[in-house]
Amino acid sequence: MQTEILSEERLEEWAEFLKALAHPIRLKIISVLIEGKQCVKNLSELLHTSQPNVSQHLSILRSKGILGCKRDGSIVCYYIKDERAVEIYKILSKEA
Amino acid sequence: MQTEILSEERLEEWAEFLKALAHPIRLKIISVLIEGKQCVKNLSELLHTSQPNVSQHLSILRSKGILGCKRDGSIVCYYIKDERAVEIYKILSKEA
DNA sequence: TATCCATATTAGCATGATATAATATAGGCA
DNA sequence: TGCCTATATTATATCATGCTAATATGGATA
Repeated sequence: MQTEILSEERLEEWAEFLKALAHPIRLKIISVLIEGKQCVKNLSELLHTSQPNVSQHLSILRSKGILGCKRDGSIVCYYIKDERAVEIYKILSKEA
Repeated sequence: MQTEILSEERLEEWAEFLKALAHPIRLKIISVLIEGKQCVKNLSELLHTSQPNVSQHLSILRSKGILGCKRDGSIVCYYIKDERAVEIYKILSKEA
């Protein structure tokens, strides 16, 4: 018998990870970033959402390690850091 | 150019699906049911959680089509209906 | 320094999710 | 029918989440 391979902390962590992805805007951010890195302003336009709102969602994804970002002058580019996000996105988009 | 393959409804649906999975207890339910179907009482014991609480979580998963159930006398057995849940669970458990 | 553009942060409010406790339904059996 | 076990539902209190509006930070350039 496996002595708790499935620890409570592990489950919590996975739930947090999924919760971070479980929002329409954040899923769309993933779908955009799969195509390549983007700055906040572009994301804001592509998502038809206000800049502060996008920043908040980006912050949530970044805090979970799903996204990374790199400052270039006054522009900040976001990219996907955790490939599990891509895998999950592909599972979702697979079926029709 | 793809004319909105990524519709808003689609994103909403995916988010709802992930949200249903994004809870430690519900993830553990998935992990148990991957091994085979189980009745509510067993799940309640395996998860160290009250019966009403388990029923509520099962209800959430069932309402999203992730689980199915079959009544046999007074016992109700739950099983995984949407294989995407298994795929996602495996992605999560893959690393370390 | 003053100003502009890009991004981040905060407060406030409205809404949604969660656990517990209590109660209801429903099947099996004496 | 009456009782027991298994499961579901409801109400409530609490806590988390999401959006908007306002404000702050920070780099670039004149």
